[in-house]
Order: sequence, then structure tokens, then C-alpha cells
Amino acid sequence: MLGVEMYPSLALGPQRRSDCCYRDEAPAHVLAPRLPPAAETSGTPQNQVRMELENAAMWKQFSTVGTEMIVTKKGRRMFPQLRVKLSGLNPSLRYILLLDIVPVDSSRYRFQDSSWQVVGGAEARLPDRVFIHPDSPATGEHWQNRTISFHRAKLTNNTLDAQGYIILHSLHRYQPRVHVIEARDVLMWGRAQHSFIFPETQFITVTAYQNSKITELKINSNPFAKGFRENGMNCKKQREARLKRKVTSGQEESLDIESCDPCDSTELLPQSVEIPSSALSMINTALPMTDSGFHTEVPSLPDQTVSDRPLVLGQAFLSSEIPSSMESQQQTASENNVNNTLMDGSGQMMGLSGYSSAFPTPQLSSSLPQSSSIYSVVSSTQSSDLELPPSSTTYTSMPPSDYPGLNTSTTMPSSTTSPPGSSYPPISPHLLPSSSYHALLPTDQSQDNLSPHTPTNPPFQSIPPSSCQGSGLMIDPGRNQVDDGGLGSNATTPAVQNPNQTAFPFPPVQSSNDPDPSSPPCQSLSFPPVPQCNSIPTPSDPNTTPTAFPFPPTAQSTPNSIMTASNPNPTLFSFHHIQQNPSLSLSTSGPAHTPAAGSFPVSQSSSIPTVPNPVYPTTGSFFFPSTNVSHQGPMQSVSNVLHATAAYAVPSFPAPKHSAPAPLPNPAHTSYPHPLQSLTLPSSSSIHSVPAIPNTTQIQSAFPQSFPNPSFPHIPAQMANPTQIPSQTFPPIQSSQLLSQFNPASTHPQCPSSSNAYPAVAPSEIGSFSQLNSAAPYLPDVVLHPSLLPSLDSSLSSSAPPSLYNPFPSYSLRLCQDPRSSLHLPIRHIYRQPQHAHAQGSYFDLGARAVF
DNA sequence: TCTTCTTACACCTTTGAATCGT
DNA sequence: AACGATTCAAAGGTGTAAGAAG
Repeated sequence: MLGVEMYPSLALGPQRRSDCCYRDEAPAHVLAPRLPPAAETSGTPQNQVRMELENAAMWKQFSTVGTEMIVTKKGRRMFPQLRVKLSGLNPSLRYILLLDIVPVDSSRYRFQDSSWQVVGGAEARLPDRVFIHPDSPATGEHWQNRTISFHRAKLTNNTLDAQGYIILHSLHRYQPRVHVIEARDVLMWGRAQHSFIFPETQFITVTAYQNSKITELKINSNPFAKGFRENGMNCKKQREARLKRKVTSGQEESLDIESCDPCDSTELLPQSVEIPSSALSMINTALPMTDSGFHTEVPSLPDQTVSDRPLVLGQAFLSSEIPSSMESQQQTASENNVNNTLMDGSGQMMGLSGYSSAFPTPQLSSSLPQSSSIYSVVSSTQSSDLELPPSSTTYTSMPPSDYPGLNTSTTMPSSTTSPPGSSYPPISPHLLPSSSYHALLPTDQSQDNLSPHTPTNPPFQSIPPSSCQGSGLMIDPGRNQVDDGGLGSNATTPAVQNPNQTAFPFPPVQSSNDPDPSSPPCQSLSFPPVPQCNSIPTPSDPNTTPTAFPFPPTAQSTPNSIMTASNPNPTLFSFHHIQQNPSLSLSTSGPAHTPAAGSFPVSQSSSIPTVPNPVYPTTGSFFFPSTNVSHQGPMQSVSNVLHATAAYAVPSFPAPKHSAPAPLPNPAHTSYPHPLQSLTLPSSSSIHSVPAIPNTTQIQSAFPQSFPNPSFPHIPAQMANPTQIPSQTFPPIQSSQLLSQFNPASTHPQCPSSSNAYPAVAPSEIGSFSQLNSAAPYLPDVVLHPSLLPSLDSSLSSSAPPSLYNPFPSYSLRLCQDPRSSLHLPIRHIYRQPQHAHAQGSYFDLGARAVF
């Protein structure tokens, strides 16, 4: 293992920075050196990045029935696991892999009549959290040499979750997304982003399984549920027998046991093996069942990869340093076995050509105009721009229709041809964006633009002074399940040692305890300037009914946040605040329905800070496939953010297409300088630039017309377009100021400065997350881990009033390092981790609350 | 009354440390 | 002493059922 001892320099490095530092904070000298010019990065093979869903067959099986995922307070893992394979990465560059889960639509579901049906509007979007693969950052070689599993990611329905798990609402439909972000270290994200969506991985969250078929599939497929198999000791027979025993005397017990008969090992084996096939058969039969469901057939089914545009990776950094040796590990051997068997079966059953999902399409879908438009757009763009390799994984190529609901089919390419009865309701547009993402992402521009969700720090590169050279992530080979040979070496992982980092100023904006993470605090408060926000209750807003929510989180500009370069001066930190522009969402959401829509007339342009942000000069030109302004709008927001970052990072970047330069700081925002906010949020109203990771909501917003669906009573929070939120930069704030976060009023003064203040460090650098807002699903805020700021924490905790949340539109992003990560990261030491040992992997808490 | 969620339970797998053998 | 294989116990992951909450 690489230990701090071995690589002292690495010890605190990256993570701390990420946690706490914004570039501003980080010493200028630190960051600059290693960051390669954007130009350098260009030319990297990023555009060729491909992702394959390894256990696609299993997912398809579940999808045909209607995948359900249990969510519990304590957190529940996903099954099937999300296992993917990556290719096309630059072996020498390092990447961070993120998993986030976004709502597919704005509906709430109920299992009735053997099918999932829409029964109402979705609840306010919860703070987005991102699960960082424990091996992150690792070299492209590392990722490509092994199966990448996100099995350690946990889902919870506890809105107050302090573990950093991904918080989801029960009975809602979600779409997992995987993001590949080029990054030097955890703190330095950047430049290239690639997002991938696999339509078949959509699922509905439940607290208890509704569909017996799903239960059966899970039991048959999940090794941990072995006991519930027919032969298992926990099967019905056995359980009944046990009950009898309890009630009756011991005599009966023996009898019962015999009757159960179960465990014939021989029988078991075959069964287990066959399970998949049986499951398949079930599925087949079930398909019809899914009345509500829609079958999304994905022709190739494959994973839909969103290819990115060719990114100009400026980042050459580290490549040389990074050792290439990587071990391909089997993260889940057992599972694999199971999966394999299942897959085989599934392959037969399913008909790989396509898969149908059992999810009922939401009514929305009907309302949605043509999802295809979006989808197609995306794909087209991708193809053209991105030059995607014909990887099976890419969904983009796939026809849109699969998800009826989603015209945006773009998001769900695989499902393009969903039968009317497809189990999955149409995917809401916002999802699409994500898919579109893939296509969009990429390239240089993408670099600049960070996906809203993922904190990206593209700027790093550009930013010379504060660059986190030392981000030193420590890799602990010993730990790694997967070897990353090179990673262990210092070279591979640049460790930034910033003593100061520990002192990070960022207090968690909100305590993890916050009651309602879901509610974005602030939309109203934080962005007073934005009419929408104020007028319209944000979904996040506790007061407002989620359903009523016209603008979900998007309105909130959650600060994206991110990871700033370490700030030498703990007390001071700067952050960029980006607001999302609700306007897009509004438009998309069907303004008609929600009054809010009216209230959020904000045009992208309007929402977008037209104001040129000096900070974000330009960024790569990233264009949307769809030229529509509306489309662009959402994207733009993202892009804006990215641009901002890019601007910092890569001066050389081509000017963004956007008419508007970088996202302008929103005066309102400025007024509320939440540290988190400071993190760059892409706001973007500006259209042109495309954030690396498109937010589905954004996408939707982009195609508002396409989703005029009257059926939606409420504008899905998702609909809210993060992009709309203008990103703002905040000047460094002193610790004392941080406290002010809680108190909006106090903060205001700072805001102004912040907006422009940060020229030096682009928020994007830090990483902007548009997701954070519930409304704007994909503008996550990055929250520094409080632990980093001990002093602050204490002070904050005591001082910070709950009310503070309101002011901040954006959610802070919290980064937790997984203790078990194959790569030993110093971060974990730095961050206060939840005691839970299990949580493996890192989570970014995009939500308003800090998780502590 | 119905739906949804929480909790306890038993079974199972996984993981890590300890032990043993080479 | 070093390395690998085996064993063991603890931790954690599962779905189920009962009960609680709304």
C-alpha cells in the first residue's frame, strides 16, 4: 500500500483540496504547475471513450419486468449491480468515475394491477449525491483493465442521511448515470467528461418489492439472497417450518424440516444455474403483464454510451507519472458468476436485439411531443461531433423510441422502440439530457464544462497558480482490490499536499442533519434576482409542495461545487456560485401546468447571466447537437459552467458558441454567497456551451416544447433546468463569512464580490455541479467536508441556523472517501467519514446538507 | 381500510485476520 | 523469515413478515 508515510506529499493532497479548497484558496503556485494547457489535452482519445454495461443481460431481464430497487434508511445496495467496462481512455491519464442517479420523470408510481402506474407528481427532488468509485482517481489503463463495479453504492430514502448515500424517493423512477471525468486527482477534475446512460438500468425505488417477479429475479440472481431460494434455508417452507417450531413443540420441528426438504445441494446447483433462464421465462411472460409497462426495446441494447465529443484534453498531466500497472480485479466474483449465468439465459430469453422494460410509461410521455427529437438530436450531434466509435455501448446510435415517455428518447436510446405497453413510462426529458450528454460531452469544451453533477475542475489546468499540483491522492495499493500498479506511485497520483487544506474553510453549508435535504434551500432566497425562484416555490422548498413545484431544484442554483484547489488560507475561500436557470425547466416543464412556469419566464438568456463573466471567458466551444435555442439552453447552462471552468483552465479554448460568455454571476447569487455556491454552478442560461454532463432536466428544458405534456400537473422538478442557473463566482470568503452562509443576509455582501471575484479560479475548476438543485437535477454542489474544517465546523454547527439553507439555492457537495477504495486516498483520512465501514466508495453530496 | 414504511429476523456472502504449512 | 493457502469469526447484504404510521 502506498501510505502517507511512503508518500507524505500525497497524504492530504487531493482530497483535501477537493474538499475544501477552491482554487482561489489554493495557493496559486500549487495549482498552476502541473496543469497542462488545454491545448495539450486536446487530441486525446477521449472522444473514443466507450462504456459497456457488463451485466446488461441481467439488467435487461429486470427491466423487462420492471426493475425495483429497495431503498432503506440504512442504505441498500443496488442489484443488479452496475458493472461496466471502459475503453478508449488514455491509459496514462487519470480519471474519476462517478455514479449518480437522476429521476427519469416527475411522476410517482404505484404498483397496481401487476404493473407500475403513474399516480401523481414526483416529490421534490432530493439533493443529488454522487458516488465516486473508490478507485478514483485511477489511470485509464486501470479502468480499462478491469470491470468497474459500483456495487458499493447505496441507496437510501432517508433525506437526512448522513452517510452520503444516494438519496432517492420511494416509488419514483430513476436512471443511473456513469460519468467518466478526466482528473488529476479528486480535486482536479476536469476537462473531459463522458457520461453514459444505460436505459435498461432504470428502476423504480421501493421500500418493499411490489412485483413478485422482481423478487423472484432478485432471489435467484443475488448471492446474498440465496437463503430465500427454494433450496435455501430461508425459503418459505423453511420459514413456515420455523414458525411452526416456535409455536409447537420440538417434535413438530423435526417433521417440518423433513417436509421442507430443501436443501439438496444437487438440486440447488442446477436451480441456481437455471435461475436466469427461468427468470427470463418469467420475464417473457411478464412482459405482457407490464401493461403499464412499456417495453423499451433496445435494438442493440447495449449500453448506451454517450460518447463525448473529442475532447481536447489539455491534460497531459501525470500521464507519464502514472504507472500503468493495473490489476483487473473481479470486484464481484460471485455476482459475476450469477450474472453470467443470468446473462446467458437472459440473452436467450431477451433477445438481445432489444429489451423491453416493464415500466409503465408515465402519462407524461404521451404528453411529450416527440421524444425522438431530443434523442435524435443528441445522437446526431454525438455522431457528428463526437466521432463515436461504433461501440455497442453507445446508445446514442439507437433510435429514440424506446421510452415512450421520453421523446427525449435520446436519453434512452436503447429503449427506442418501446412498445406501447412498455413497462417503462416514457422517460422524462431531463433524463434525456443525460444521454444527450454523452453525445455532447466531450470534447474540449466538455472539458471546460463539467458535468453539472460531477464536480469538475477543468480550470485547474488553466489555473496556474493554485493548481493543485500536489493533489496527492495517495494510493494505497495494498488496499486496492484492484491493483493499480502505477497508481501507487507518487507519480501516478499527484498528491497535493496542502497542509492548509485540512483547515478548509468550507463548512458544510448544511448540517447533514438537515431535515429536508430534498428541499433546496434556497432557491427563493438564494436567488432573489431570479424571478422564478422567488415567485415559485421550489420543490426543494419545504413549504412548497413538490408537486406544485414548478421549478424544481433547478431554480436553485446550487453551487456546484466543488472542489476548489486547496486554499492555503483556510479562512478564506472563494467559490463561484452558479445559478441554474429555471427558465428552461419551466419552459420544458410545461409552464402551462404550473403557475410557476409563468413565473419563470426566464428565458435562458435571461436566466443566463448574460453578463459576461470575466472569470469565464470562454470555453471550449461546445455545441449542442440540437441547435435549438431551447435545447441549448439547458445545455448551455451546463456549458456555461464548463466554460467558466474552461475559461480558467483553458484560455486557449475556442470561444464558446454561446452568445453569452461565461455564465454571469447572478446578482442575487452574489447576494448570497454560499460557499458551496461559490462552487461553480453552471448556470447557464447561456446556451451554447455544453456542460460535460448534461442534466436530463437540462435536456428537457432544452426541449421544452417537446414536453408540453399537459398530463403533468406539476412541473417535474427535474424539469427545472439547471442550466438556467447562472454560475457565479464568489470571492474568497473568510471563515467567518462562511458562517454567514447560513445567514443569507450576512452573506450578501460577499456575493457581489464573489461573482466576479474569482477570476483566478474558475468555479468550474473546482467543479461545478448544476445538478445539485432538485429542480435542476444535475447541478450538484460540492460541499467540502466539514471535517476538514474542524474549527469551522464547530463554529458553523453552532452558529449556522437552519434558515441558512434557504438562502442557498445550491446544495453543497460533500465528498467522502471510501475507506476501502482500492486506491488508498488520503482523503478518507481527511474527511470525516461516517462510521459505517461499509460505505465504500466516495460520495459527493450534492444536497444542501452536509453529511456529517 | 388501504398504502407505505420501518424494524427484526434468519440466512447467506463477503471480508479480514489468524493460523498453518511450505 | 517470507509467502501462500486454509480456517475462522465478524460484518454486512438479502428478502420476509409483522407491525406502525399516515
